[in-house]
Amino acid sequence: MTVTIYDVAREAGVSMATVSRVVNNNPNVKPQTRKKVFEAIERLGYRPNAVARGLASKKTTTVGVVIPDISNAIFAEVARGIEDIANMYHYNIILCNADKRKDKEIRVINTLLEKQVDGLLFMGGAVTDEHIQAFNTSNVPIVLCATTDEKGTIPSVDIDHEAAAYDAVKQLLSEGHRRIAMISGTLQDPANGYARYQGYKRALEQAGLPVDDELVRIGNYKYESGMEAAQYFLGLSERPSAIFAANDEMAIGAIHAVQDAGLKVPADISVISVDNIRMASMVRPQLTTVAQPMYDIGAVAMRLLTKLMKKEAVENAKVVLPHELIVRQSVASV
Amino acid sequence: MTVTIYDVAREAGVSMATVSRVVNNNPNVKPQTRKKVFEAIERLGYRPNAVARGLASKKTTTVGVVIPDISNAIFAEVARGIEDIANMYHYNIILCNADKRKDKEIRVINTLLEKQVDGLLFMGGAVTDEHIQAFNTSNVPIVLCATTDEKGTIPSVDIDHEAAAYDAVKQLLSEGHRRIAMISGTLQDPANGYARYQGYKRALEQAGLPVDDELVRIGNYKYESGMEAAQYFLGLSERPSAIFAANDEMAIGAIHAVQDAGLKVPADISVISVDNIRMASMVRPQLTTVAQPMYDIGAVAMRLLTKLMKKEAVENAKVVLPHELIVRQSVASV
DNA sequence: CTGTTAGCGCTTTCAT
DNA sequence: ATGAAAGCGCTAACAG
Repeated sequence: MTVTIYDVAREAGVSMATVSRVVNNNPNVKPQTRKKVFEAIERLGYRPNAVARGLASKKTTTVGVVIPDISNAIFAEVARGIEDIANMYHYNIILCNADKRKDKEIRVINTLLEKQVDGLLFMGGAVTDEHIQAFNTSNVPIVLCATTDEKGTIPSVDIDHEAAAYDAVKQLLSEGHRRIAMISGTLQDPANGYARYQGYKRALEQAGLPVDDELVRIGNYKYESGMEAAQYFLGLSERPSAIFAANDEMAIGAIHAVQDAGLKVPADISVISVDNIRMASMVRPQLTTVAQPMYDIGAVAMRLLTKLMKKEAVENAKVVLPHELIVRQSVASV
Repeated sequence: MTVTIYDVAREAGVSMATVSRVVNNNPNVKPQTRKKVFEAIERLGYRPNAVARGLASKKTTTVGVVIPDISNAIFAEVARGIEDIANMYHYNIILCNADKRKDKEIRVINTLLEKQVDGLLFMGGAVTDEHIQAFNTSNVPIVLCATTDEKGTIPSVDIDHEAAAYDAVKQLLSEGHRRIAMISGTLQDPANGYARYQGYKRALEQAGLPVDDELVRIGNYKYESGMEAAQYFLGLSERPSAIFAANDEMAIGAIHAVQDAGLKVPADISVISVDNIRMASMVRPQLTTVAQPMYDIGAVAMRLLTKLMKKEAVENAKVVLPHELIVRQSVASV
């Protein structure tokens, strides 16, 4: 039925070892023999069995990627970065969606490990003790991607979310805003949601402004929750002059809520956020935001993982990539 | 180093076969024995090796999914549908991005086949003879997802793109529009781009309207190309009263180009398209579009594939799912 | 440069 | 209900 390396060997009149060498580009094969083998492969339509190879060599040239939410633009872009570098180093990728659910994340990590991936990339989301425990049962390298663990024990590539948020709010401040609301993500995630909130707080405090609970709403990073939060702010007796959203999608929701209420962005209310997804420049007004180098995060993380897999020395296993303010049209001075 | 089924067997004082039975939920094991084995597994931290299992059983419980572009909202949503059903049937997914490039698609198909996936889902894009040839070398089932082959020999799940486009243009017609432009995708893809163009043509012809080459621009499905096309239409001596875009993203680009030119949608120009990505309701005005059931396409395709993999009989291997006009605010009557 | 020979860790008859 | 043993298709010493 299926043609194996043994069939090829017979057809070419050589041993399996030689066929294996040819298939794996081992230079120790006479060109003529190589040719014979290739012809046999062609004739028989031989396709190497990666499973058998994996078992024999204890390497699968495959890395597992757990992605919290495949339909999230951020992660999709990070994944592109991962992909490109993986290709470059001849690794295949198993992308596993985890639905932003911790139990599924853990399950997926275990499945990936069972499949004997040579390394693991864990994207986004909070890294709990349970995660760390799952990671520890593995003897392949792991790098966190667009997230970090608090303990700082696991290699990771991320931006400084606190500083990114700080810079966004700072921009609002420098345009003269004093009453600045925030649409935050969950505060339960120290690496991301909480850090961005901390950045907001620090900027306000540093400017000598009070942190008013009334001006902070918790969203879920989705468009709709951005709208809701903005509607709430609009209903306040003394409404804010600017809104800082923890991510672009909520910011866009906020913009539309403001517009739907008959007000103008940025004339009446300024909006700024963090991420710089493609959509940020696909809305009117175009969104001013602090860009996160998503592609690079993926690329650098994958590069780091290749080093770890090859047991090369790495200087710095906690990479923090720079962020950058992108000024567009959603912020005006007051 | 790594603990194997043999270690567990020794620890539990049974044979490998028994451990294998326990791990695979084979009922032919005395409860007491089962318990002993589970304890040994726990104590040793045994994790089954899926590669070895795959080699021995010739099944990997893994299906390969080739996705043309992971950062495309449509495919991401289809992937969700695939994922959910795959989970339900205990299959794992290897998602492989193919960058919308044919050579990479072929390469990825081969890699997946080498990895001994139990089935293959091919998403989007044109299905050429080369694809079919690659498929034919495989002895696992394949289903096309959000695309079809012209020959109709490969199982597939898709919508009727021609009819969807027809319905969109028909809607414009029914609102009194007579000068209707189209922003098309590539005409090289018979399953999608060309089909949508054909739908546009049929609607016009049926209404007794000429198909004016001046009113058709080819884009690449991206926002920017939608903008460019719209700008071109705006520059025409006799500009169209409505634009039909082959997908939402180009439609949104068109809306913004119109707005940036100081005109209003839909007051001055109506815009309609096909897809209904999330963003369609995240723009102002919200986009009127013909919805494609993306999640369902993925789910149905995966379900079909499970049947094929289990060699169950399938009545209909060419599934066409219904589309639906979603009226929002981007079309006005003239 | 090429062949021989052990496994890799597991499933799966076939006995018992 | 359990065990023994033969592979699955390939790689990797080792020998020559």
